[in-house]
Amino acid sequence: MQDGRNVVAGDAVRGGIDEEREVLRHSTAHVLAQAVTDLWPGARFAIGPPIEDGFYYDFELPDGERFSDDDLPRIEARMREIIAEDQPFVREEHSIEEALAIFAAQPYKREIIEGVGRQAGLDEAAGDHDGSAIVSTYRNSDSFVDLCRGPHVASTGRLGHFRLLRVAGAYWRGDEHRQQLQRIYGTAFESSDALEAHLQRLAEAERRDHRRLGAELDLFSFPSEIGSGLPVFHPKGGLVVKLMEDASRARHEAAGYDFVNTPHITKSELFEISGHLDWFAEGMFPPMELDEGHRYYLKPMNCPFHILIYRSSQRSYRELPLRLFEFGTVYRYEKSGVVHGLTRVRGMTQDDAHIFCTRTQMAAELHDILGFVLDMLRDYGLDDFYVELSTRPERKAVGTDEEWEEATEALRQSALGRGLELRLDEGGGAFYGPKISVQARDAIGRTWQVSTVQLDFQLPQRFGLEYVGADNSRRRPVMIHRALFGTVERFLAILIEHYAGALPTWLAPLQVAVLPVRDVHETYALEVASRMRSEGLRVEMDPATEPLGARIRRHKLAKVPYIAVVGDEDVAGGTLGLNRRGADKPERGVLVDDVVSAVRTEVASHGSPGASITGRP
RNA sequence: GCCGGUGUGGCGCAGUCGGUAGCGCAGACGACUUGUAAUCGUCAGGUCGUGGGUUCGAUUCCCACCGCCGGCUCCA
Repeated sequence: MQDGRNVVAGDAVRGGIDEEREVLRHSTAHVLAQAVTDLWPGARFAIGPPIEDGFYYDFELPDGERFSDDDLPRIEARMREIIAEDQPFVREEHSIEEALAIFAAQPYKREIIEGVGRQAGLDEAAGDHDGSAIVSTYRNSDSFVDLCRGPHVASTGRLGHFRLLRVAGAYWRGDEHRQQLQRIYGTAFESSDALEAHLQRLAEAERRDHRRLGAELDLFSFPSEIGSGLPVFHPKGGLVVKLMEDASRARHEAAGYDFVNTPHITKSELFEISGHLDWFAEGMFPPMELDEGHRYYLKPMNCPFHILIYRSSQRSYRELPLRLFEFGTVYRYEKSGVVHGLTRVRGMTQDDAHIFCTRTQMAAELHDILGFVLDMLRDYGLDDFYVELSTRPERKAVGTDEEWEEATEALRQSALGRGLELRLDEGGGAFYGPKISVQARDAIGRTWQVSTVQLDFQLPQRFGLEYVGADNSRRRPVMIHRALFGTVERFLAILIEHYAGALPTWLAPLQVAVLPVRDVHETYALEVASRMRSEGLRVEMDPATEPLGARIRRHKLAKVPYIAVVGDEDVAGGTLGLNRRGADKPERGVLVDDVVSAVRTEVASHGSPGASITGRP
């Protein structure tokens, strides 16, 4: 798989209310700029657009001064004064020359104005403009005017339900070689209720943060002695990973994949042939010098290894499609500032497969892969998807037009054939082939890029892959890269956030905790636990060394699906008291067998503790 | 990599305007024997991220590096 990870995408749904919000957010951004220029005379301001959940504005303070988070309350206070003054947003129009004069002290604004002027010149040359370039400004006081296309609210008094959130660095025009500005992020809504609701959503996302839950649930950690972006999985996290991998292997076996294994390091030669050293070198760890100057690299991708397995013998069309699967651990040198929890790491394990097939098999294979992907994602409670189709990049691309057309069409048909919403990512493909990526929405509506399926025209050619066709001629196979989890690490992070740490029963490290009320019940508790264990449940007995309430609390915090309590009544009746995760009240007098069958049912269906076992309230 | 912030016992935090540190949880031990979200007590645990520098003296000030957090860039 070329790449299985990506950043969180926002929800892109837009409606009428969003247009209103854009206007008020944009207007609030103007007020922010005004407040900053009031507090730091001479501050330069760059751009301040509305964004998904709010707005930002980029600044450069005079004399190299910098904002810190502590400045936000002051700025907010000044913004509230401006809002209280109810200043009108007055639109004015100016020629390019006038505008350049107005913004004489604002180099970023001048650059934008000059850009508008240049574009107008081009349009004129193209004949679709009269050449009289005009820019608009919005003035809301004698001292503050901003270059802006608009529209804006009528006056600052219409604003007010906003919050400044953080200060961050940002490059001018997004170019890392240019001036780095400081960006202030904020959010704004039409009512305090809507603002509060949004702040609640932010708090909810924070509550679900896998880095925090991972530590609380004792799943994994990032020892600094090992290095940035290099996680270790603790016994509980390791168990969850094992369960995921077991389930994945079972599915792959059923779907006709072959299992392979490849090393973590290789001589440079392999990545010279594959081309990775030409176009991926900066994403790779530097080489180790061994054996008289041979350079060995940690692998950033598995594909070249799988290709060598393909090439290890002469292939017949009868062997195709050949599907080679591996949990392949790869290492990538991510820049220090981008490492993030389990979603952006430097060492990761991909559920990676490479499928070699004929061109005529390609469409059917893609169709099957997509079905395979969706089935697997549904195993993990992800059932709301859309698919992004990334097409040929404009600049460089290998492969013929016909190949691109055929492959892109095959990808499109595979998505449509599954009834999936398709979004086009024009020119977003890799130079070596188009791809589709499956985006899944989680429990709180965020979308994550998970699986990717990618056609590759380059590697079969570079490695000279062939198979012998029915007519005894040598042909080049088509190669499909695909990862379903993407990476195990990242997928686990998504699951933790999706389930807010309350993993479904089949993935829960501990499924049942058995708690004797007093130590005299311990023998019976052990019997219950051992009975459950013999039925394949993951169960532990927690002895009565502390009060029952304390033990219950500990297991509730650990999000254990079932907490069984056994006391006098249960010893007498061969039952237990059951505290199901998510239920407000415990059930008494439950039969052990009923718990066993409930857990087994949930494991089979990949569910979580559901309705009452006994049917009683 | 860049900008800003941050780093105090396993975890969450306090503190020292420069005179080598405290709390809660967790841990160990003891008592308590508990019917559904924290029983009580005792004890132990930190060269205050690392390395330099300033100083009579640095955890506190300065510099560099490392880690982490928020962004930018990147994410083939």
